[in-house]
Amino acid sequence: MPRSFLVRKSACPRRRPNYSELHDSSPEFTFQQPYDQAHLLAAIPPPEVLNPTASLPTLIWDSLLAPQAQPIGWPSLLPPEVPKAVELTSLSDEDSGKGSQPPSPPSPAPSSFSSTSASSLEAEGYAAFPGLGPLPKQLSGLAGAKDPQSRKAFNCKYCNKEYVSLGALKMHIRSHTLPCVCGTCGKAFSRPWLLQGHVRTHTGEKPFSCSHCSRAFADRSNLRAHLQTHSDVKKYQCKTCSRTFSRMSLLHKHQESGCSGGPR
DNA sequence: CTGGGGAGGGGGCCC
DNA sequence: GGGGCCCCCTCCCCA
Repeated sequence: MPRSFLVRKSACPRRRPNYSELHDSSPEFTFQQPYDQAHLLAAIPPPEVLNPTASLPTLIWDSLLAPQAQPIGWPSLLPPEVPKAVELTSLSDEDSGKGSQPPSPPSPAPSSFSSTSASSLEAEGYAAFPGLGPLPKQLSGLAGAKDPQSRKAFNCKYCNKEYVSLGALKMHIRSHTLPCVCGTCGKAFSRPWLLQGHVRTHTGEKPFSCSHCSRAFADRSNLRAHLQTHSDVKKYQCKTCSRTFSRMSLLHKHQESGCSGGPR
């Protein structure tokens, strides 16, 4: 089951934002000195600057989750001590996008969303989060909001995805507004740690080493995937032929190309 | 076609 | 309640 069960996603062609749009963005959102964490700035450009097409849905919601995809037992392959990555928490507050400050207009803090008044939420929330879609009817009227039977729903203005919590929506909106901008190439990211991972592509830093071979990776997830290659029994198994794969995508490919059915 | 690396996104958990 | 971190997943590309 996808971890994103909280969100109803619409079918979209691609997930990636249109980074090319960034090149046209105002210089005030770019930074000149890369590699220094102090410069992993979380610029907060208006969404329309970062991604004028933000209103376009950008997700493909995979309907491909193969019912046969089934993680099998996976003894931990992680080395006893995985090298600690660069201090992910060392971004300065003003730089890291900490606080998930919404992009753009100087406006009331997001905390204003905690207001229990739907009307004030709407008024203040929209100022702080341009990506917020129209308030659901349940929240537009206090009576509806108080109705335990009515499910609160928060819709993203950009893609109309529906979230069950405001926090989830706020996090999602960052994927549209992309407040964290790489000082080297101008790419923008929704979260500071994503930017940090990206910066490693510029620096070549690979803090995650494989304990089984000499390879190192910039990303922990990629190391984890790599560790699968050292395992005889991979994590994902085809129920038809019992063949195992290191990645779900490989299992999908295997099944889509027509599993022969026989064990390998 | 398959396997694997690189890069990135999303949501949950925990502090 | 918010933010950082982690895990899982996907896509692209290449050998």
